[in-house]
Amino acid sequence: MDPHGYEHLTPAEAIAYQNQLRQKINICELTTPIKTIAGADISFDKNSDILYAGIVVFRYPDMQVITTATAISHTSFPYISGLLAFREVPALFNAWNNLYSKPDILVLDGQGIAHERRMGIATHFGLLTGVPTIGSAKSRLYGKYIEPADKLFAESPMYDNNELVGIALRSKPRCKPIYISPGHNINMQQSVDVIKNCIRGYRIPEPTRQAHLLVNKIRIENGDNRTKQMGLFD
DNA sequence: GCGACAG
DNA sequence: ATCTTGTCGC
Repeated sequence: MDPHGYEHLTPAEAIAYQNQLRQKINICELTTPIKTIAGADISFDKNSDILYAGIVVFRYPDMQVITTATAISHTSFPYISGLLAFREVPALFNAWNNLYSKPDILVLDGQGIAHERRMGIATHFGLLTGVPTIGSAKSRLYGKYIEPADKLFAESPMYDNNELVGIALRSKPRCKPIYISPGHNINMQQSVDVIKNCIRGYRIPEPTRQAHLLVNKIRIENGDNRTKQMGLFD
């Protein structure tokens, strides 16, 4: 299904589609070398249906920025926990198609398989494009775990019963952990290792961190800030 | 019925 | 996610 058709789906239909897609998920060792890595993120104005998507590509593992791509899209699919992909993937896909050369792997702001149906946004985007993906979330959606030690790179497994679905990673001391899970075409261990290599002193790994800065910048540049502007007319 | 709930 | 300055803690 073309992602541009997502906005016409009902929540029930979106869930049915996730159950269809999950059968194609591939969690296994990535054997091709990683020479480039990218981060993707979305920004939007509180009371608007416009999404600002951005992708930043880096050379790996030195993390020097190579290029970026953005896209401004409209959406009508609301944010529903567990169905985030149906709201953000269309915009991210547009930004992706604006990239001249694709990265070897992509990090998304959200879950991979650490999801009730194993269909977090990173997994969804990986299945759509075929690119290996990793989910790096700032908060937990699914999976039980114990708090990792307050030490850099301390890890704690996240489970769905006996199934390992993610890793809570302390990316920075005295900060809440981040939640890592493979999206598609890569395994759990490699996902965590890659993210560790992308930590540069901040809680958020560089790919996603830079993508976040980029999308916020283009949102402001486009003046999509009705809250402030409306105040001028009161 | 109650608690949880990516961005 | 976004709205927002200063402020408590390491």
